Amino acid sequence: MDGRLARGEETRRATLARAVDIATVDGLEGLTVGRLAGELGFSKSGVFAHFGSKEELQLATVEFATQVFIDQVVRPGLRAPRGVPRLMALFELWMRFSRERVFPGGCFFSAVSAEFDARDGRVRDLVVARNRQWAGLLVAVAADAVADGQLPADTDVDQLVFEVNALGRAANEESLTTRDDTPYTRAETGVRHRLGV
Amino acid sequence: MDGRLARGEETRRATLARAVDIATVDGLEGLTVGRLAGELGFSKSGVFAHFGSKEELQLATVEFATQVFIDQVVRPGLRAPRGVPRLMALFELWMRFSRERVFPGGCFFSAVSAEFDARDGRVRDLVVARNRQWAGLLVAVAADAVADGQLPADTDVDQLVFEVNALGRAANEESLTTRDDTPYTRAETGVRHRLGV
DNA sequence: GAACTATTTGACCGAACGTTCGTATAAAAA
DNA sequence: TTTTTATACGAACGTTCGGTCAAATAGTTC
Repeated sequence: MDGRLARGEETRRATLARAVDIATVDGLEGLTVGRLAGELGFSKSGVFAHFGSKEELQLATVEFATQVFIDQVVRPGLRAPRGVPRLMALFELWMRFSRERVFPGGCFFSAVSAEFDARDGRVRDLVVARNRQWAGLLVAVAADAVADGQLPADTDVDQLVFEVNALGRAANEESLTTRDDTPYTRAETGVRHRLGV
Repeated sequence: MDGRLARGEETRRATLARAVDIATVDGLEGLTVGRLAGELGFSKSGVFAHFGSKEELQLATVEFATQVFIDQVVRPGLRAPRGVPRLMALFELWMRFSRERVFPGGCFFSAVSAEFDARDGRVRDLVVARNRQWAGLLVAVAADAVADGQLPADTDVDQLVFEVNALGRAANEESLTTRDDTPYTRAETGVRHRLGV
């Protein structure tokens, strides 16, 4: 075990990186094996062999996006002081993640959960679970803020997190339709107002 | 010209009604001519002939959904007294429209704008235009509320409408993932808080 | 260098895709 | 009644879909 990736693992990683990019723009259904292979310069069967089925490719893509989100948003956000500062850090890192177009279609989970919201199956279940994890994290951080007296004792943290999430998602989506940055300003204004900072 | 629809217009209407249902669940790309024909008991070419291309079918589907939205949300909402009551009526009718699953996948425009947000083309342009019209309507109604002194004179109506829209969309999307009604309660709580009612 | 395993390829499958075409049928117009 | 027009059909087009498989290529181990 040296530091380098095994040969197959390397192409798998490159494949998923491209898959995430495609999925944020054209959805996890618009993500096709043939297109993926074409853009990567691989053969269709070569790409396919790494996953075994389209559904497994979709699931792996979701998990890959999850890791990127954890690396770029969750982990650095958790380094901020607990309570309101941590909540604000998580929100701002999320918005930066969307605004800087780490993925060309903005936030992966906004795009994909809207796509699979009304369906059934393993992909939907995974996306819903990841969304729940994110909301759960925000609720825990908000609860800390209440416990520490940074937010009023009667704060409804579920309501607060619902609103924070709503503003963040709306900023992501509206920035894609309007093609400018003002929605991010609006979302931050709304969240700051809600947190009293 | 008697009251009845021409024969072709009738099937066109039935086709679009089904198309909207499909699109809210599987998107405007998941909407295929073959599937549409199968579910309606028509031939593929018979359905296709009404639209001439897939893109035209998608555009017609968006316009059909627009009409339903106008009939069920906009028109009755505008009958409420101007200002805050009208804004609240529009919001609540929108939420009822989503909650009662007039379309099986909830709000058509939430689903479809998320799908086409990051793309190019005529369908995206039309969806964006319809979203703008809706936001513009809300802004005008909110401006009335400010002018009538129902909202503070320094109210940022664009900010207000951004937040109302964010909460409404989040309620629609989250009710689809959680599969219960509590998101609608949260959205209404948030909006009422913002409007001071 | 041989043997073995991991990786990638290219040729192929049946099904579904959007689309075109010629034709049948039924209502409306002449 | 004849002619025209609107409407729907069935068969087929080329393409792409997800998926399979044996053969070739590369890397590693002996």
